[in-house]
Amino acid sequence: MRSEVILIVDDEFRIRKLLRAYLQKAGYRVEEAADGEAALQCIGKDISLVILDVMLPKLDGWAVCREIRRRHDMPIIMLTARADEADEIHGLDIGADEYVTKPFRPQALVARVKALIRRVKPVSTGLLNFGNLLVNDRAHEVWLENGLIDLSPKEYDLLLYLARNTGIALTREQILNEVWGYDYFGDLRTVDTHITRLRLKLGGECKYIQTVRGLGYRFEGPP
Amino acid sequence: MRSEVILIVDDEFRIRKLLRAYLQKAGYRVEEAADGEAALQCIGKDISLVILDVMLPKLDGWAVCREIRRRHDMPIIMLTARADEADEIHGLDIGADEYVTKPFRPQALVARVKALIRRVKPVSTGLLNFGNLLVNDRAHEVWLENGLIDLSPKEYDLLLYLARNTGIALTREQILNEVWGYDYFGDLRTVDTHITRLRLKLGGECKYIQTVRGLGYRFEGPP
DNA sequence: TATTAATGTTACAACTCTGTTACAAAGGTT
DNA sequence: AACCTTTGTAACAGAGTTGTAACATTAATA
Repeated sequence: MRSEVILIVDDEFRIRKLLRAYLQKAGYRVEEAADGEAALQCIGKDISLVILDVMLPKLDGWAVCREIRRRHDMPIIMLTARADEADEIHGLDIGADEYVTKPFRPQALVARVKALIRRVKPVSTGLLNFGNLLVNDRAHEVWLENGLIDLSPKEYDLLLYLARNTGIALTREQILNEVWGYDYFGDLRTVDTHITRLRLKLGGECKYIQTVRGLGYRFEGPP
Repeated sequence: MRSEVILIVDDEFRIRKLLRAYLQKAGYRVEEAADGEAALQCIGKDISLVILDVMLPKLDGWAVCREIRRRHDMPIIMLTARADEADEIHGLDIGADEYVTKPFRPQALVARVKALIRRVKPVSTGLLNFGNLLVNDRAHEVWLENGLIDLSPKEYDLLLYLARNTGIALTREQILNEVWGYDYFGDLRTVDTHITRLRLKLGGECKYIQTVRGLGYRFEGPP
């Protein structure tokens, strides 16, 4: 069993069933979504590649593709009903990696999935995903509950450092050294203030940033 | 498949074959060496544990063991042909972790391999495991019976110091020096108070922290 | 058993640590 | 220049922590 999860987005049950069968035979795990909104809700999960039909209820494939692209660097294969529709999409340059025209041979689709996964895998995505929190360092963006949040430069650097050391208790000194730089000699309590501001922006209870009394702070992903 | 690699050093092909079969069945990967020099050349590779015969061509097992010890902190199980040879080695205190006398039951050897791997592995990860008690120093967390317990900074430092010196009787002075710092000059009985508080949080009988009357305290793992 | 020494336990006041807010300086933008 | 955002420090309150002393209990010794 491979570790990659493929998300199939199609409103036709028979198509999903067909694709699931072929992909699972090839060793992939499969998630399904029947409409555009369901698809976007799956993106928070650990998905490696998306197969996306253009014709979808609620939110069409183009919109879903754009939305995914804004937040993730994830391979997308779009399924189009007719060849001329595919051309149109090419022209729009939505950002999908492949376009496949229905009807298609499942084996051919699986081959493209393999190729895309192989190509993408070695690349470090620069994405840190924690439940409803996403730190996209490539884009320098932080998403919370599917909404972009606005952080000051220091807040961003601090969050990035914490998130990159998930589960590790860090002293104020470590944090100051890594985020402010080794040549910075300021008050240790400065860290506290920034932690407070970060917690505020990360919302209510903020389960992510834990206090380690007598030591410093620790970032925790979801359980 | 486990990730640990076991190195078997023995000049008898049949012994290597036998051990390989049992260890692979237990999920370990196996490397082989037929003489002492070949053994030392394998040490550069990512080996987790060595099973080492005493009688070897080119460089005998004792020399190999010493050489490994000079460079690595790696579990070593020595195989000796007769019991009296084993005694001799015990006396020499070469530094092996276990001595097994031929002929041996392969299952017993595999059990020792498992035990040693389990014991050594957490050290590198900052984890101290004692039955139902786990001290995770990276996260600065203490788990008891699968539940997180809340310790004050001093309690944590004290527990960590004790746990890192499992089985060793420590005087109040030693504890004060190591946990409170060499520049601290307070009442020795302060240690007692903190021990009490720790025992309370570690639950009822608290078999972990033993009193050594007239001396101090000793941390004990499970039997 | 009586005595003594050592350890366990509890209470509490002093202290430390953290969250928070306020504020002024610094830096950038219009 | 006026404005806004960001940033570091200081101050304060409240919660949590800590060391000591006093008393209780246990173990060793005579």
